[in-house]
Amino acid sequence: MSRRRVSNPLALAVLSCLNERPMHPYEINTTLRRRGKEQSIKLNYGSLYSVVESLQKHGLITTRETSREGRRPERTIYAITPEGVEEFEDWLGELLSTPVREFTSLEAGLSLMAGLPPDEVARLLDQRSDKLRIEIRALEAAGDVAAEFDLPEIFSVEAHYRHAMLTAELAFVQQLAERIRTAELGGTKLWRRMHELFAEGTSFEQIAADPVAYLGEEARILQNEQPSP
Amino acid sequence: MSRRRVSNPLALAVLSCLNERPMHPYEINTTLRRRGKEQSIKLNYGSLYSVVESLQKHGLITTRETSREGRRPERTIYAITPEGVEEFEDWLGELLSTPVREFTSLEAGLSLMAGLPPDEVARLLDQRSDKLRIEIRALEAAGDVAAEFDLPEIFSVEAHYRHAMLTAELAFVQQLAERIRTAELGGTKLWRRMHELFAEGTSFEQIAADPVAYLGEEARILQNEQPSP
DNA sequence: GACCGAATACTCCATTTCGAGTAATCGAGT
DNA sequence: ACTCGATTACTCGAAATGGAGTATTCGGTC
Repeated sequence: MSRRRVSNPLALAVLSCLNERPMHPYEINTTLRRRGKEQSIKLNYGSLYSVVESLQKHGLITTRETSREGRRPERTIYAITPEGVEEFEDWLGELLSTPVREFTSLEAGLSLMAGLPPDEVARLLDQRSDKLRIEIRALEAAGDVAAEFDLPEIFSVEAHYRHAMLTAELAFVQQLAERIRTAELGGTKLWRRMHELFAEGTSFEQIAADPVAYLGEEARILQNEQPSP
Repeated sequence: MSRRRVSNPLALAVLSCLNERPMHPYEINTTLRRRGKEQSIKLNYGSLYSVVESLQKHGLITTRETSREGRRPERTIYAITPEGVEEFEDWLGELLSTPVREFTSLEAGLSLMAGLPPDEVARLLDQRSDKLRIEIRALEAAGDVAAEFDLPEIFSVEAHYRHAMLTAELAFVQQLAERIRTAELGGTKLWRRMHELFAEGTSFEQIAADPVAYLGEEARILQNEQPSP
């Protein structure tokens, strides 16, 4: 069980809205989208309604009134409770103050990249760099538009953060591709030789049985598997 | 429906192992852990077994043999199929070449940070900086150990990537805290005044009804809600 | 040789998540 | 007056996730 009674970040966004004033779930949805928060917090209907229900079950919000207009579906308006306010402040404080291990897709890819030959990885990383540059430019353009509307920076810190992260990723990816191509990255020769052997039809198991014979002195470390770093 | 028949990154890790040689699920588990991949790819039993089953159902792996030793649970050994190899290469290529929107907890926190008063946010960000520095040092220490064992860099690129990202995050967070304190961050005065009013008991709804009266000229933008940036 | 903790190898199932589907209403044009 | 796409407001169930629980065996030690 997670530390929070409701652990989906969307629940925090819900509390944040209800901290302003009572709303019904669909209004929370439109409010968050209007403010562009769905870029930073995963928001889909299924989760929204189940998260609201769960918040209510745990006493962090209460139903204020239910109304219906014509034959449209019933609308239930929710309000935040004092416990909800406390949870909101505590949770938001935790998000800001405490880094958590996140599993990103690039990290997964990098951790398995030895499964593809070095030249191909370098080429793929170049492609990524191109796409990253496009994304970065798009973010900058959006920032310029916001500035023109005199929208204070505080309403888009998330975007600035994303910009910083994308820029750092681009720098890393570019440098990595370069270091693979120049074999400056430790182990690249081993890696290249390995895929040359695969291309010739040698199996992984054959190589693993006697790495030094196939790959040279550098492969001594593979003898009894890498220790966990 | 997602583009991949099996979309959990753990499935890619499973394919990566079986690409070396046939294994049973628990052996995949220990192999990945021994190599420290569980730091980069979420790995728990429930997911492992259901992912393996799903991969088999889709023809990406096949059962090679089932054996049992004594009265221990049965072990089913799986092998990768040609379609599995293709999926592995294609998927890994996509992970490396194509950035995807990720929802990080800091980004969620930043997007809602206006819900806490500026001084507190600055303090929380300082706390985060301290913890980030500790994590960064731990990563560097692990890297030194790996270097001492002559473990080539290629086996821990993920860690280098994480290091780069943490460093960038630290720089951003430090700078943001500073810019909040100096009110250099656009909108900080508005934000501060807002929480002063809350502390005095003014409600959000009162302020929202006539922001300029409460917050001054700078609040004109709030009149009919921010456009999505 | 009996005992204990660690490792082996899963199983099970309560939650959670996701997004397609539904159904009514509004508003802008023809 | 009508039609057609957008918006409003949610429902539903299949699939994924997470992690506690189970049952056996091994390796050391008192």
